[in-house]
Amino acid sequence: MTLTDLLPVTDVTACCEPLTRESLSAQNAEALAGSLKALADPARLRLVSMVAASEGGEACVCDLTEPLGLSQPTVSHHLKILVDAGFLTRDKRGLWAYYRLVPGALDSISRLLITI
Amino acid sequence: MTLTDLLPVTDVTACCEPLTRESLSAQNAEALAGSLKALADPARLRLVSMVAASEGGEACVCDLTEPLGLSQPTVSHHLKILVDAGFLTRDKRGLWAYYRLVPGALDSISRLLITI
DNA sequence: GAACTATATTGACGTTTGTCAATGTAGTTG
DNA sequence: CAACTACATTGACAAACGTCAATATAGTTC
Repeated sequence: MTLTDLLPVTDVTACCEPLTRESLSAQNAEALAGSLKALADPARLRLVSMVAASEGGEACVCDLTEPLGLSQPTVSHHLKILVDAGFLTRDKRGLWAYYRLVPGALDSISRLLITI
Repeated sequence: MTLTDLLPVTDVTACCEPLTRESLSAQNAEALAGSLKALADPARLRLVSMVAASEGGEACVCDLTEPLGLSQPTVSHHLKILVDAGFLTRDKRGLWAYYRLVPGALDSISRLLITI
């Protein structure tokens, strides 16, 4: 995943049957793998889950850095990957950047994995 | 993922609430990321989907190599990762190794990603 | 506008990953 | 048992990844 060729998850999942219904094309496999890669990192999974579990459904970087135990640039880096992949949105208000779950993004990935 | 610390997906998913219910612990995030990483590769996604879509629900390496366009060692390598992660089983009969989907493995990952 | 604050970007570095050629292994067939 | 077949393992290498320190950027406050 070169991070430039990340499609938002909504585009990825618009196209396809569930994974086990018919063989994935090379192209669809690439796109789906990109979305899954964005999720397939412990720090990013925790970020998604922390954002989702936050009061009001949003969190700023400052809330996330310390509990995650990673540096601020690293956290920003992971958040960018999640935004680019279409799992989170970023909303800058004043000095803070607030991140939210994109409604339905996880669900649509989930639906693709389910058997029949 | 060092491939030695891969937990089968059934162990990974036995423990946890859906991703968005409460914040993942570092340990659970590591395990779930391991499972997702096993899936987050275009070749492996296609392998899973080709195996699932095969007649009788199983396929041998020889069936998979050519349509995938990768060398036989590479295909074996990917299949091993999928077996270690608990998504496929391997059954050696005669000269051939037959791979099958583990029932429920994809579903349990899927359930973890679903919102609410 | 100067000092400050929260976040993003850049550049560097070690680690992990995906791939293949070469080789090893186990089962089959003559 | 010798030749063959299907698959696994090893070793090597380039590419991608995760991380941080340093720096840049944009907004706030005095």
